[in-house]
Amino acid sequence: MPVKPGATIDPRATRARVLSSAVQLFYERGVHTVGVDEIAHHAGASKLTIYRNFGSKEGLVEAVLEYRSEHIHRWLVTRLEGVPAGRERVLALFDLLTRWYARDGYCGCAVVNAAVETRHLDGPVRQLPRAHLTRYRELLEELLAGAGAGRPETLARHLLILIEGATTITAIDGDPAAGHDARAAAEVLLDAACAA
Amino acid sequence: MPVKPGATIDPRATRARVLSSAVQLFYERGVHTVGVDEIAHHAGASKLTIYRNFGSKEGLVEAVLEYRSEHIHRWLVTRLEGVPAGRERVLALFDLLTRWYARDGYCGCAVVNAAVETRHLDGPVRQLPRAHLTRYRELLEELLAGAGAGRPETLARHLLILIEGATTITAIDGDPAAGHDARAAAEVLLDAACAA
DNA sequence: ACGAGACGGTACCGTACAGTACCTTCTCCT
DNA sequence: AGGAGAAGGTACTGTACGGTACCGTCTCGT
Repeated sequence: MPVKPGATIDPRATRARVLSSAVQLFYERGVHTVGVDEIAHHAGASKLTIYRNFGSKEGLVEAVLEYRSEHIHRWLVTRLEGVPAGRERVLALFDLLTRWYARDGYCGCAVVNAAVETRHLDGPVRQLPRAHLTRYRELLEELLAGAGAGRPETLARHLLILIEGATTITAIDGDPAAGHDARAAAEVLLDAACAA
Repeated sequence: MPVKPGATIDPRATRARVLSSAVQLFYERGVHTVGVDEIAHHAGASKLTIYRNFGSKEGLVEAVLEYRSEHIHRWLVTRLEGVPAGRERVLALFDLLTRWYARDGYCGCAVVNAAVETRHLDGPVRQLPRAHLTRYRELLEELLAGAGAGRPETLARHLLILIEGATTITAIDGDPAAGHDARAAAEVLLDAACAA
């Protein structure tokens, strides 16, 4: 059964299937411990299809990071739209993160993990995480400007440190308490920035 | 030349040489991308010596993590002894970290990196990083109790989040600014805890 | 209806890895 | 003096990986 008997051929769907499998497997077990064969098998695709679509394993990793970074950002923005702008919206971000930490199978941020797993300094696998952090900081800055905090770009950097710290710590000790801690610390920083 | 011509045989020195090479190579390039052969060659040892001393590659990784965790902890304690106890000593910790971030070849905390690289949930490669964080938190708690901060165990968790966040962010974007940011945020949290 | 393109399956290549076996040489301790 | 132990060198096994080649089959546009 070469092509998959009853389904219409759709290059974009095939690509998406491979990408989705790669996202899941890379996240669960790491970029270096998952082989292309396994991704192909998991996606019900052939290796050749992967190489036709992504060029190389590194190309696939790159696509996964792009996808995840975009997905996370859109997820946050969408969810925060339902919360009144201001201080409340900033704290809602931390609540979202805390809920994420409690999800089954949580093991950190895929983008950051991939950066840590790949020491190689050049290449998109290192540049994309940098861009990811930058975009994250810009989102925080917007939220903080909406909350009327003083020096929003400084506070944004501080809050991002809290976020990444809680993300990493929760991934290591498995206890989502760090989410609540990060939120509490963020409140203190917010209070100080609004009082000044 | 089987044993190394002019040197006295010292099992502990050989073990230390292997361990030192493993520490360096694992840190530079990651646990999964460095092979046992390369470590043996770098240490001027044979693979068999490695397996005699550490049992397996995982055993070597475990020994490396233990060594690094211990080393980091002792380094911090020793350096902080020279600083007067209290608020100043807490902030001195952040100064030490900032200096560490600026060091050439810095790419995060070896213990945390290994935990991130190894998703496998059981095994010492995951337990040791957990213990590492716990010990870190206890150290912070001591420092904070010495500074007369209210709720030192809560504040210790908050400061650890800042530390790990700055450690990760610096490893990704290469800019040691996160160290200064973490220190500034810690000051705010300290002020709030001492005022309360 | 027919060719082009997308696709899966299988097999393959070269390399690299973790781990083991065997032998030789050196240094200690008794 | 001589054995025990520590060590390095070489070679090996089995496996797994990234990547490629080839073939047969399916669907779609024209």
